[in-house]
Amino acid sequence: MKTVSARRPVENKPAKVRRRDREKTKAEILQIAFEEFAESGLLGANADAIAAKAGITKRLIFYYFNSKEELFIAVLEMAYGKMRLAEEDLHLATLEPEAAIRRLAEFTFDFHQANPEFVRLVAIENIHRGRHIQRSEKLTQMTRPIIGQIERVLAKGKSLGAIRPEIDAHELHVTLNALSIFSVANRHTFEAQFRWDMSSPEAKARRRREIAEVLWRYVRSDECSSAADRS
Amino acid sequence: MKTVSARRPVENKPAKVRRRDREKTKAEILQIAFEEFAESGLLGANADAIAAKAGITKRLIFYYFNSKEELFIAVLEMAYGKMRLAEEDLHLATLEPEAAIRRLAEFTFDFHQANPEFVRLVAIENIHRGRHIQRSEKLTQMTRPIIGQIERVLAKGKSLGAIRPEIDAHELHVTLNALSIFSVANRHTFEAQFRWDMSSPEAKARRRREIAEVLWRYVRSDECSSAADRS
DNA sequence: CCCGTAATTAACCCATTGGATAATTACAGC
DNA sequence: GCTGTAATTATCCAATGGGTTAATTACGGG
Repeated sequence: MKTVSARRPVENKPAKVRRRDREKTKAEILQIAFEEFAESGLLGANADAIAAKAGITKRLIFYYFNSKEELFIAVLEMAYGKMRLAEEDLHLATLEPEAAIRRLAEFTFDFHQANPEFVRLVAIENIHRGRHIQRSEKLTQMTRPIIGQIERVLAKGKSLGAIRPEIDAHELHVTLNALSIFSVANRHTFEAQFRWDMSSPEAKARRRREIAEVLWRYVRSDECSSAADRS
Repeated sequence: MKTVSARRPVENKPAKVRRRDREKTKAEILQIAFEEFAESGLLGANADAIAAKAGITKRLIFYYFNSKEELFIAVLEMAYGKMRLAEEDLHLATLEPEAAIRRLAEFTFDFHQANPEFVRLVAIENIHRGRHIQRSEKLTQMTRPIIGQIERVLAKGKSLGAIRPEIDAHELHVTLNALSIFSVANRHTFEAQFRWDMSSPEAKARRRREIAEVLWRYVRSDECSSAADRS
């Protein structure tokens, strides 16, 4: 006895269903949502727009992800997951201390430059006080192994006397991320204030060198070590 | 002959008007709007809420500032203006190079820590790709004299041989701001990822020292200069 | 071939919210 | 005191946009 009144869709077009693949559909929604959230923020992103760009119905978004916020969390999880994957390709163990530190700096810088949407997403999540990242079990449990890599580099460098013993892996990681993320995240207000280009290839290259330099000079031990040739 | 129909407000309460001070009212709106925008972003901030908190009618907001976006621009102008004022209190000229650099670092750090709403506002404006700061004549013309101060410190330091000649004032400023802003702006995602406190007085004090250290080691000349006593 | 279930669609709902219209009130200058 | 004007209020409007209801369609297993 559910009965009767049920709304009838228009009866002319049978509306062919495009495909029938749960995982693929979810992945597509996630990708488009990632772009939308990174572009417009949590509030600015529009479910209708996401649906349109993904070529599906809005209802489908809520079918797979129950709400906008849960979709946002899923997007965060995906984005952070990708970063972690990238970090695994960093093999710092084999390098000498200075080379390892510079490589770490350049890798981080390159990653942020190549993934400005990711940086934007992180900024947006911070505007929301990290409320979603906290709610995500995946993300709170996903301890980032990058710290382990840094610790190993530091340990080696310290034992060789090339790196100051008081350097802390966490502090180093914060320092590097601050320098690297800033070039992407605060580009616009900085460029507006100083009419100073941060986006051209030359400016980026210079900044890249500068960050590696800052980092190395920060960690190296005081005994006037090799400044290496930075052409 | 506009005539007749005009909507009549309810006729029981004469609705006493609170005050009649253009500048004061505008200033109050600006202050509340600053808080709201910093808290909730451009889209999240609510005109009704601003009006309620300011104890006025929403219409008044649009009377003084024509639209939400213009209000946001006015808020940005005010916020940046305050920062510039604060920067003027920095007297670096009298200090020796190392002291000047450390003082600059600590001042910047303290300012951002003391004004997280400002940092949030800047982050929000960057999410909007600096579109408002660009539109504001006040802000695009407001060249920040802080660069001048930094240049003078560097010049003095270079002539004394204490600071490397290749250090650039702009790059230094970017570096310092990156380090300083990050501690406020990206606090939440970082804390969530590493379960690592960045908010306690101890953590802040440590970070403050660290940043000064990074900056000084970055600019000082290579001849193993005094590491000074950082107790 | 049939049928249950899961994927997908169409259409609707309604709270929120920038912004607008127009009345009202205070206040300064004559 | 009168009056023009600026400050302020009450009320309304239309669009936007999350989220929902229910119909429809594909598809795999018996």
